[in-house]
Amino acid sequence: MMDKTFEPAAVEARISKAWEEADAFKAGRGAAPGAEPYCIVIPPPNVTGSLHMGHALNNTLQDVLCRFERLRGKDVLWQPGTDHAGIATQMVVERKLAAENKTDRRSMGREAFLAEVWKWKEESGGTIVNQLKRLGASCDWSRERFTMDEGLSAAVLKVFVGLHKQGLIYRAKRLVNWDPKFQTAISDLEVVQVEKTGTFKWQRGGEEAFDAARLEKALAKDPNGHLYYFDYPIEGAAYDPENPATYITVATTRPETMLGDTGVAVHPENERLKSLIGRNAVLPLVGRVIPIFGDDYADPEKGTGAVKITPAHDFNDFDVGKRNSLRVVNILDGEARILIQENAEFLEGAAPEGETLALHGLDRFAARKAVVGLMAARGLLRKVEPNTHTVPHGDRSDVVIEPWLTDQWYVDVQPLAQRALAAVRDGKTRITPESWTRTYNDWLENIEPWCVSRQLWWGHQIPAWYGPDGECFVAESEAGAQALALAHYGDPVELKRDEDVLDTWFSSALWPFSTLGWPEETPELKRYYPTATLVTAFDIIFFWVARMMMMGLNFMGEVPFRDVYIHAIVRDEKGAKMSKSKGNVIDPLVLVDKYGADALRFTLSAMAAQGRDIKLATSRVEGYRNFATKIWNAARFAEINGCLRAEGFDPATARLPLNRWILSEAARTAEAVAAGIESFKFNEAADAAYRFVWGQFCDWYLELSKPVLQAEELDAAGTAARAETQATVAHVIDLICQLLHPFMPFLTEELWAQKANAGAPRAVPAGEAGLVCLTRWPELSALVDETAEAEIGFVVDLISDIRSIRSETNVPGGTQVPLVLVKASAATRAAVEVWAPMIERLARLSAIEFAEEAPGQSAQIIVRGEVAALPLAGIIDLDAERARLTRELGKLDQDIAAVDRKLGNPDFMARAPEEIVEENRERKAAAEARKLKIMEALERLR
RNA sequence: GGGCGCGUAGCUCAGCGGGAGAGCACUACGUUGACAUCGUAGGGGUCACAGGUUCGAUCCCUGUCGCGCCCACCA
Repeated sequence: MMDKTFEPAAVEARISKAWEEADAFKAGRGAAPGAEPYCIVIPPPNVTGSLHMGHALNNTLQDVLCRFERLRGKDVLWQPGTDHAGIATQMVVERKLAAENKTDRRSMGREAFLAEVWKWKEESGGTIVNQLKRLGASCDWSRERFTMDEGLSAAVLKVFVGLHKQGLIYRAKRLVNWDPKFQTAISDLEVVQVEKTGTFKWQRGGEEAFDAARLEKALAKDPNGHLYYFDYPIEGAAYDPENPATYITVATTRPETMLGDTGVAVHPENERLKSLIGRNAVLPLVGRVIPIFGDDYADPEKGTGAVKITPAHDFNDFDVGKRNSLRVVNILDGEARILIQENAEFLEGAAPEGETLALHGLDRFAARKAVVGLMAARGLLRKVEPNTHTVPHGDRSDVVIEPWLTDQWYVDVQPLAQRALAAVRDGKTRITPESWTRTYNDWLENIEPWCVSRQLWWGHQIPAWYGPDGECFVAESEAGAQALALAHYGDPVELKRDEDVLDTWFSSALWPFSTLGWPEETPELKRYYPTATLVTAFDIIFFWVARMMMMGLNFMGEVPFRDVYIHAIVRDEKGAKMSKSKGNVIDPLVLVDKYGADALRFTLSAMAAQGRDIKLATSRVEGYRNFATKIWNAARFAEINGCLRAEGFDPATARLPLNRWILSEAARTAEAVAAGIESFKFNEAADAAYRFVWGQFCDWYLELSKPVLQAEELDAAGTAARAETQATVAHVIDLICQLLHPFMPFLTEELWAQKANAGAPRAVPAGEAGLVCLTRWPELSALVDETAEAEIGFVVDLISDIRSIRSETNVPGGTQVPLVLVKASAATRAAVEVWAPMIERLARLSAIEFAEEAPGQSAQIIVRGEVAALPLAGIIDLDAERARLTRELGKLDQDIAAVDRKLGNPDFMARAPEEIVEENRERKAAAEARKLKIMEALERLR
């Protein structure tokens, strides 16, 4: 006897174990020889992370695809693994060390720190994998990989050296996005722009004097968001604020960078200022003499028309400085503190005042305040105004990024990008929804060199070694580098390895082939590359998708995947992106515990419409938990009513229209589910399955089958009908297990197991483990039967209409009334006689009779052209009934008039497609026929 | 400054050139019945607004308003 409800917690654990013991998800498991390969590589979650809603959605959709394709007989490999997540993981471990009052990373040293990280990885690395298993992810867990495992590290070395040999990887001294908190370079993609607006406003010569305390208060809220105007005196002229020939005014949002100014740019055509070109300014506070020069960069319309140039601390200024041969004066250390004393390049040619030298060691924001104060004290601060502008922040650190001059490794991605663009343009990889193609193209078309070195310890150390003179040797091993060095120097020398590690996304970019064994030529690599589908969220199209395309094409000579499906992002209730740093993550495991993994999976699938973000409503999860219960109880019903699989039962030979009908609907549903999944319309697939199971199978089929299944006495025909119905119920429940399996793997697997011995053995593939996940997707198209659909359709409509009229006329639910069919056609009469027990039961009728005239005082309904009367003398209000019919008549008249307008419109008749015209004709005919019947019914009530 | 998306029932969302849909919520009735995690019936929407294209527009085009996101070096 089955339990009364489906208990996900107990079942999920048991089923997971069964899958594991059966090796159910091993690559190619159960696939016929020669089966088409189907591979998905998982977007590797952070190894020390835990499952969030985005993972739940992402992996549910992948699992739906994998389970579906497995059912369809493909050779499926869902390749799992985790990412070492350089910055994120190093950050977590550093924080952990601090919390435990252990020595920090730097005093601990690289080796000891890495040991700590590995320890942490071993401790917490299994969490996310176990959570994925709880979700039901059918990965081939025996093939789990990690971006820093031996094989993948070998792939990273090989790719780095390969790109270097291609001349696509190089070391250069440039401005980079420097994160002062983590003290590492980061790539453009890891910088997020944050809009800032200040509040402080002041003008020289205005009503009040400059109040440093008030500015300080404003900056305490946010140091950003102001524009400051400074006067720089012209060399050799006595500064006079009333005389524009004695100074040049510049505007800046970053006052402290003035310490590094090495020029002032003016547009060559600037009528107001061009006379100053060729003169020099004396940089206040510093005493550096800097040229005023002409450059197009200075827009006469912006700011003051003159731009202070700080080549060492601004990307634009760096370029301007380069083409105008300006000095590059760095004024910040790695933690973004002011660096003045013992700073030779700063002091050279400058005569800084003592107060300026005292800025040394100040944090950049403290220095900003101090510089403004000093400038104000000297009467050189002209104006401060609130200014809305974007400020770059580190996506992990959330601190303001500094452009900083350092040596870093870059990948020249431009040639690779061209191939990645071409592959999508030529359809070798399709992006769904297609609109993301534009985003992909725009980025690749404007791609900048990728800064791949990081001043971190956790990651793949860069395979580059330096000789005593700084000469660099890139090789996969130190021995290799030694060999190169020997060839270069002629003598053995001591080499020192580059201390930096690679951007995490460098190894992620290799994921589709590195996990399959590359650079070894493994059978898996040969069989599963290119992979079939990549399922991911749009926020990593650049970080990951585009880079996999580039690396795959470069090293495999072939795209990494045929399809990219971009799904929505699950947002928090305010519509904000969920992120660990914001702490607004909803834990999907909580929902799994409460409602079951199947309910969560079904919810996410049903909400995964293309092109829209998901704001999760838990009421939906609850609703689909109820759906699971509903299915469970349908299976209990089958058990109670002896619905066992029959030996040799062939659904194609079922005789009863009721059975033929549900099989027909099942066939249409299988088609709809398959079509939905194939086109990545997961919501349509889930919807089709839902409507079939609840709306057709439970609501109608099981209800209509009760008279047959539960009759007290049966003749020979009745016995045969019951046997066929029992067999059909059992068969359809098996089908439901298969159709729903991709979405609700636990429930369907459990039901499949519970029903294993319910009657004759199933026709499952030989030698299988008795698991529904290893069966074959049913081929049902031959079962579509429009005749049965029409017949049952009539019965369903009749019952529905009787129920409506009973309800509308307030017939008490318990009251049984007779039904009279008026002038029924012979066919209807025959059908109704067959269906009488079911109609009587579901519509609560005492009897069904046939007559040539409707009895007096009856409510009358028209069902598919047939007139049915409910004699309700004494029960119904005849006036109300007349009013009801009159209302319906009015509505029909409106409909007819609307259709008439169309049919009477020559343009419509001439231009609308024939089938639409025909449809309208039929609609009019049907409405007029119905109108006639209603009028007759009204006549009878007179 | 560019680009993308969204405004449909009280809420969360489907649909998207030919008569407005789902789940939840709501109202009424119903429980020795597979299921109250249920059943039956019902109420509820000028499909943001304004133009245009079309025989026909919630759906296509343009614009406006509102919301969100992505990209960008604006002093």
